[in-house]
Amino acid sequence: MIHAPAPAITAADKTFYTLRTDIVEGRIAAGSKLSEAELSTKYGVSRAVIREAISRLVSCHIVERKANIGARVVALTPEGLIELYQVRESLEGMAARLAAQNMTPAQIAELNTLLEQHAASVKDSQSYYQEAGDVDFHYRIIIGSHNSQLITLLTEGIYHLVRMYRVQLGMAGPRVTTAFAEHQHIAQAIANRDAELAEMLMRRHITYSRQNIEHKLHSPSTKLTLHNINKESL
Amino acid sequence: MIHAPAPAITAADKTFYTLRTDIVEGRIAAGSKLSEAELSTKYGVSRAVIREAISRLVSCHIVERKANIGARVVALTPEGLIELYQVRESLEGMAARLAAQNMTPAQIAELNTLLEQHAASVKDSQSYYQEAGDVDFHYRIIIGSHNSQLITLLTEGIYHLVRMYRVQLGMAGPRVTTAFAEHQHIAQAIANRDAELAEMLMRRHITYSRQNIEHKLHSPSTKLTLHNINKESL
DNA sequence: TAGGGCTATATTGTCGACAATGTAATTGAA
DNA sequence: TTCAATTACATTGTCGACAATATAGCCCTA
Repeated sequence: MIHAPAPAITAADKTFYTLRTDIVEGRIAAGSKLSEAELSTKYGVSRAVIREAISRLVSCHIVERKANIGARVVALTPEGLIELYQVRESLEGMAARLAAQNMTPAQIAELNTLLEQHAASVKDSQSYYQEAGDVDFHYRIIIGSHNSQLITLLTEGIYHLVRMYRVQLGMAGPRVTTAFAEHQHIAQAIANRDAELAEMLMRRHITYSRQNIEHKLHSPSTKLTLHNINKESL
Repeated sequence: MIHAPAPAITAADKTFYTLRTDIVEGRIAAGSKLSEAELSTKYGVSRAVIREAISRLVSCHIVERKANIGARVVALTPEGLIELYQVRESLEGMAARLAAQNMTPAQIAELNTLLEQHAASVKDSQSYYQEAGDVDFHYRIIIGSHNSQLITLLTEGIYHLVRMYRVQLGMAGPRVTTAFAEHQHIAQAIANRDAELAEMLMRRHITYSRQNIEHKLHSPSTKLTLHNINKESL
């Protein structure tokens, strides 16, 4: 495989990864302010390193910064989620199209192997494998596009934001077997080198997923959750 | 209008904008190394400011950086151009779709006004208005999508790279009247609130544009140009 | 002469201090 | 009491110096 996540070399690298994880997993609250001095002592590095890490988080759209005022973790809003999924639909649709054109036979075989493993998991209804499995599937198609722009935008930008919403809204849940069937159809289209169809199926797949989340979002329980998150913003 | 380009406040802001322009316009060669010390003296600011500016260029995909080694301006390659246009097709297609859904009547009116001005220009064949006019048209549709993720990705990321290719390959040229007719059809679809069609037309429009550039790229004269650019990489 | 290891040099990464800006508290006057 | 101005404080932006890493040149050996 051509692609591998860049290893952490400098202190700024490590701090960046640590901070990103802490934010995505919610240990640092959405909407909260990032004080450079505070983080500096907390992570035991100089402010320069923190600033570098924050800058990178800004370029991931996970953090927003205003000159002379400071940086804040982005707020999780229904509108933001929808915008994110619209971009995802667009880019991953293209990724599927390109994957159908460019994936090597070996990559296609690996993709099918992955799906077989998932099939077994779904039977046993190991709901854990779900999340990771879903990410795995999408990841392989993104890589399979062989378009480095696309790969970077998705794996280093959008996906962490998506995960942030998922984790903090507790979207581990349903759509298990349904989504699996959709995955199979997409993989089939790719194996057939049907770019047109692969794109269309992927776009639908993501649209469904979005609607599913929107549904959860409008139900009273999670609405409360989101409200609570935003209250920590001060 | 909701959107305005962020003004330069800090020294790092100004340096970032200056550097970006210098790179896009080719005053700093594609593929060349960016020495922090050198730029520091050249622009009369500290290395910290230069580092900050370079970091932002990295997040625009205009510059690549390796740990402990340094930063280089990206190389302009045929493959890179194609990848860029594939992403553009995907994102601007989605932008057109969303614009058809979300543009305000006022924005649609402004878009039509713009096209009328272009119509006049095309008659007089003022080829200058071309470049800027084309950018203007696309820019308004992007803004009209009312999707901030999309807006940021395109206007702060991809568009500067596109312009870099255009400027340095000397793509001011043709496709004048043809492209104008395509613009009119897209605007029409948006005015009709036909999201499906708007997306399709925009994607075709960009595909044509890509093919046009690819054609230029494979012709002997420009191929030489690109080769020369890459020779300055050392 | 070719190759490997060592030294010297240049470049990037990190740090602490200072300057500039924004924010909150305090004081004074109407 | 309320509002405005001013002062004091906290936070971010910028700087120069030092540490860590990579590159180039040199010497030595086979």
